[in-house]
Amino acid sequence: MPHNRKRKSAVKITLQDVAREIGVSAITVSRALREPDKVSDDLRNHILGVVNRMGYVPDPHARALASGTSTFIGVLLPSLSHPAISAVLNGIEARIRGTDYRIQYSNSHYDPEEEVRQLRAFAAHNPAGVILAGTERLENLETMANEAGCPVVQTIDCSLKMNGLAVGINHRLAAAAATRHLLAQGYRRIAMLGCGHDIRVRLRQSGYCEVMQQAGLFDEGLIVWQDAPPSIHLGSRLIRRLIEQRPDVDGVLCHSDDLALGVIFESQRLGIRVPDDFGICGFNDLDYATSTEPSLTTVRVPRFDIGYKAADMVITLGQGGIVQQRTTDVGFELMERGTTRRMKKAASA
Amino acid sequence: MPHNRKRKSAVKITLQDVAREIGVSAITVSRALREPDKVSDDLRNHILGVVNRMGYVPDPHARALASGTSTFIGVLLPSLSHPAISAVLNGIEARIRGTDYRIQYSNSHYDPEEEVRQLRAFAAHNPAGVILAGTERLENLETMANEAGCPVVQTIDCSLKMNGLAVGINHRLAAAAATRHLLAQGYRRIAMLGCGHDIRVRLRQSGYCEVMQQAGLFDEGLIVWQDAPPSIHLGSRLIRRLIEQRPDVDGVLCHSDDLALGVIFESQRLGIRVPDDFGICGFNDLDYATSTEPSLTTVRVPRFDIGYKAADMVITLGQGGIVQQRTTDVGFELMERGTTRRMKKAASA
DNA sequence: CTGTTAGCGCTTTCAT
DNA sequence: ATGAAAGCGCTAACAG
Repeated sequence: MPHNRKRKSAVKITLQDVAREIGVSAITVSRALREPDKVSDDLRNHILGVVNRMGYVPDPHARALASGTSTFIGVLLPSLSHPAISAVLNGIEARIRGTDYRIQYSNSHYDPEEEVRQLRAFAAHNPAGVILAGTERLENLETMANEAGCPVVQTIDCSLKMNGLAVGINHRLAAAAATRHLLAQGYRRIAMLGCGHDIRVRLRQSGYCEVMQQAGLFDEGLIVWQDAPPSIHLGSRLIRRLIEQRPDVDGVLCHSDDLALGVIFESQRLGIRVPDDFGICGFNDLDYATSTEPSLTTVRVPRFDIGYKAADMVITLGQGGIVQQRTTDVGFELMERGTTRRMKKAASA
Repeated sequence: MPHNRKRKSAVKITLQDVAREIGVSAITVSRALREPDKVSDDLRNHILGVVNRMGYVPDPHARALASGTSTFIGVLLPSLSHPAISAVLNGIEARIRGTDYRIQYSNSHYDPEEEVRQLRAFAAHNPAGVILAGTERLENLETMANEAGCPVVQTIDCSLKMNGLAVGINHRLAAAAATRHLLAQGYRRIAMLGCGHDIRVRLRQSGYCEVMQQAGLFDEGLIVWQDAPPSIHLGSRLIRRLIEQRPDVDGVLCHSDDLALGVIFESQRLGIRVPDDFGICGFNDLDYATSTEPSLTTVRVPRFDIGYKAADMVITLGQGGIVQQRTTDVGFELMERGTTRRMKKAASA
C-alpha cells in the first residue's frame, strides 16, 4: 500500500513500480534506460512506453549513490556580475541542453580560499566534472583537481601548463596584438588599465609590456591597476587619475570593455576627441561594443565556445570517450572599430 | 581492506570509518553533525575533532536518498545574459554562503516549455526548494509548483496571486511612478519601449498605460515592443524607428536600462538633446546608470534582496520554520538622474 | 543520550 | 538477454 513518505506530495514512482507493472525485474528497466543494447528491442520499446506513461523519472541521488558517479557538472565562477563570465556559463549550458547533465553552480567571488572550499564541496558530490572559469591560486587548485576524482577543466588560459584540461585563449598574445594595433594606429603613449587579481590580468599585462618594450615606448607609469571588480565607473576613475599624472597619454588598452566604456564616457565629459586624439581598446567584445559612440575596438574572446567546449570535454570523458586535445586554444580576434579608427595617423616615431 | 571503487581516486571516508575510529555507532556521528543537542558535549566535541582530522565529508546523495530531502536549491532563470537577472542569483548565493545549501542552476531561455521541463527535472532531485526568476506561463507553473513537493518561490511580481511564495516588487506601480515622473518633468509625448515575453513587460506596460490615460495623453502608437532579448542595440533600433513614425515624441520609458542606454547613444548620434528636448527613463538601475552621459534616470529594483529573501524563505521552510509573509514586497525606488533633469519644464498641459 | 534495525532507489556483480 | 542478491552511505523509527 503506497503511503506518502516525508514531505513528498506527489507519490514517487520508482523503478520497482515500473518493473512490477510490466512484469520484469527492476534491473531490466534500468538497463533499458541506460544500456539499450542489452535489452531486446521489443521489451525495450515496451518498457520505454510504460516509463513514459507512468511518468517515471530516475532518482539522481539513488543513481549517484549506487554508481559512484553523477550527472552533475560543477561550475565554479569568480563572479556572475560580469557578462563575459556569464557567457561561459551560457556555453556550458548550451552543451548540456537535452542531456541529463545538470549544472551545480558556485561563486568564489575572486576569493582563493573560497575557491578551494567550493572545489572541495564539489568533490563531495561525485560530480561528472568541474569547470573552473577563473582562479587566483593555480597551485592549490591543481592539487585539488587531481584529488577530485573527476575531470577538471580550467578555462583561464590555454597556455597555462596545468597538468589537466584547459580551454581558452592565450591572453598574453591577445594583449600583445591589441597593443600592436594601437601602435599601428599611431598612438604612442599607450596606457594599460587593469583591475582584479585574476591571472588573466597578469598575463595580459605581460603581453602589453612586451610589445611596448620592443617598441621602446615602455613607461611603468602608464600601467594603472586597482584591486576592484571591473566596472564602467572604475574605468572613468582610473583614466581621470591617469590623465592627471600623465597628461600626454594618447591611448589605452583596457583589461575589460567595462573599463573601456568608462573611458569613453569620461572622454566625453573631458572633451577629449576619440579616436583622433585618444585611442581606446577594450577586451571581451561585449554586446555593447558595436553600439557605443564611437564603437569600441576590442578583443573578441569566444566565451561561449569556451564554455561549450569545456562542457564537451567533461561529457566526453564521462562517457568513456577520449579527449585528443587536453588543451584547446579557441583563439581571439581583434575587432577594429571606432575608438581606434584614426584617419590621420601620427608620423612614425 | 579499502580498495578504490569506480573512478574515485581519493579513498572515500565514510561515516562508518569515523564511527569505527572513535568506537561509537554511525548514527551517533551522524547526529553529532546534524543534531548537536542530541549528543553529549564531550562526545560531540571528540567526534567533530575526528571528523575534521580525517577530512570526512558527508555524501550528499546518500543523505538525500535516506532522508528524502536535499540541500539543493533549484534556481530557474530565464537568462543569464542580463545583469538584472544575475543579480538575483548573487542574492541567493549570498544567503547560501556558509550553509550547506547548493545551487542547482538552470536556464529556460524564456521558453515556457523549457521552464516546465526544467521544473520537472528539479522536482526529481528532491530539492530543498526552487526559486523562479522569470516565467512565461504562470498557470502551468502553479500546478507544477504544487506537485514539486518543496517550496517554490517566484520572484516575478509580488502582486501576482499565485498560490505560493513570492518576493518582488509591484511592476505595475513602478512603471506608473516612472511615467508620472516623466510627466512631472514636463514631457508629454512619452513612449514606452518594451521587449520579450516576460510577464513583467505586460505589468509595466499596464502601469504606463494607466497613467497616460489618466493624463489624457495616451497614444497606442507610442508603444513599441519587439520580441527579442533586451539589448543596447535594440534600444537604438527601436527609438530610431519610433522617431521616424512619431517625430514629436519627447520622452521614453524603457523596459530596461539596456534599452535606455541604446536610446542615449542613438540620441547622441541623431543630435537630440537629452534631457532638454528628450527625456529617458530606464528600469533596473544597473551599475552603469550613474556613469552614462548624462546619467540615467531609472527605477531601482533591489534584485539582490529579492534573491536573498527568496533563498531565505526556502531555507527557513526547509528547517521547519514558518514564513509569516508568504508574499514580500521589497519595494522600488525612482532614481532621478540626468536623462530627465530638465531645467526649463514645459508649461503644464 | 546512544544503539539497532531497516531501507531510501538504484546499480553492480555474478549467475543463468 | 534477463534476473537475484548485495550494497552504495546515510538517516528514520524505534528501542533501551
